[in-house]
Amino acid sequence: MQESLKSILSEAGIEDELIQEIQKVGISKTARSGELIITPGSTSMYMPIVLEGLLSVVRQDGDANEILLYYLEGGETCAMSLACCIEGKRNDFKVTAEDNSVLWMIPMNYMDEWIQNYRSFRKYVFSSYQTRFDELLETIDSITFLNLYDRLYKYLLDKKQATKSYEINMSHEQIAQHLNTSRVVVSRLLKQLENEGKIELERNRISIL
Amino acid sequence: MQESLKSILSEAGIEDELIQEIQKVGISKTARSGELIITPGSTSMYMPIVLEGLLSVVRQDGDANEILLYYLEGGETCAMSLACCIEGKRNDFKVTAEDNSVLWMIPMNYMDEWIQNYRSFRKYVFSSYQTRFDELLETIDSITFLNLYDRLYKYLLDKKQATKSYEINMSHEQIAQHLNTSRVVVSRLLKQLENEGKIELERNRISIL
DNA sequence: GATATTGTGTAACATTAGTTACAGATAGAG
DNA sequence: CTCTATCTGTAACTAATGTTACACAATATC
Repeated sequence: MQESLKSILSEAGIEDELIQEIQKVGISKTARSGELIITPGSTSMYMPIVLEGLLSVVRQDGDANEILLYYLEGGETCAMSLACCIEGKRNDFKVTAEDNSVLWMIPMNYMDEWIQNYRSFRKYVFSSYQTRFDELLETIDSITFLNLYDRLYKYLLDKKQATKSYEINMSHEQIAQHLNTSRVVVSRLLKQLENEGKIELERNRISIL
Repeated sequence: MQESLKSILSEAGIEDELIQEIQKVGISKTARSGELIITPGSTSMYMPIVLEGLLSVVRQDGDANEILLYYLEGGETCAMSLACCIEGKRNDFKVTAEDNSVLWMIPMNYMDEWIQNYRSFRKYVFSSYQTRFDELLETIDSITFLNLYDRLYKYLLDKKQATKSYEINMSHEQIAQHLNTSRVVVSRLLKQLENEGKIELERNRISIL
């Protein structure tokens, strides 16, 4: 675990001195697939870095409606937590483990100091921000410019990419929630995708062809 | 003009020394209402700070469809340009003057140095990022969770807020483009808003009541 | 194995949003 | 003032998405 943290940070260009500090003050956290990691309304004291697994970041309105914003894969971090914490604002999204995952939780109070002192860390944080920004824009593109059929297919392809597996183990209901639509609509469109030879459907499993 | 730059930056907590440098290396730029400031596909060499007026930041797909992401008001800056430039990526959005506006254009090559040397500037840039981030999320909320009627009404209220005027001088066609829908649909819903006593319609003008 | 729970397929219908077509109003150019 | 551009209103229709209802299949629980 310490190993994957080290290789991730050093890949990001962070010097050994800071890596050691991050190892010293952070704590590891494991999350089982499906586990809720950050709940809306909370004010997290930690910035999580994904060491292994996959997290989803989901936006909610006040009325149980949801939409997937993006995934966090190995090496990535939740820039929102950071901003949230620096400005002392409450989270208004939820983060869930999509697979069994391992995180490195860094206490927020070190952030400011490291950003100030380490150019490499600054760059890492900036770059994280930018990646998230780009992904939000892509999400907006999908919602705005695609019809639901294309959005759903893109969703499946994105998930395939994120999990590096052509098999997706989710119910139609779960997919519907990520796309903010209803189960019936998802079933209908999935069936259409199957009829067109793009996927194969089983209970709790979709195979991308 | 130098005056408003100075007061904006000093309000943002930036020290006189840096303000003077920003004044020295930047150039002022005026834009008439409706003028295109950043075109998609370009790689800007400048980060614009809005001194006066109002800019709109619009996302486009490859097919002439558009959607408004957010406005930039006095004192705000286009964090995307910054990221765009640091990472040498091309813009994939367009920025337009919504009113007659005055900008201060800072050459990108100073950015890195200032971010490194001035904590206040770092904070300014971070805070800009965060504000944009929040506004993107709000945009996603509107698109995802609101029907078009509510989205349109929110659009009008936001524009009222941004321009500090209860009169909006736009054609239905222009509004339709910002919302990625058609003129006919906008006319229909505006009429409904008028019938419900929320607005008043004239040619090229909408009054918020 | 019987029973309960969850997941999927599908039809019928409702609602929302998009499209086409056209008439008339308003403002600007000459 | 006349002609032209643009803007707005509205009807009629189409397409996309959401909703309700129900049958049946697969899995989990007892």
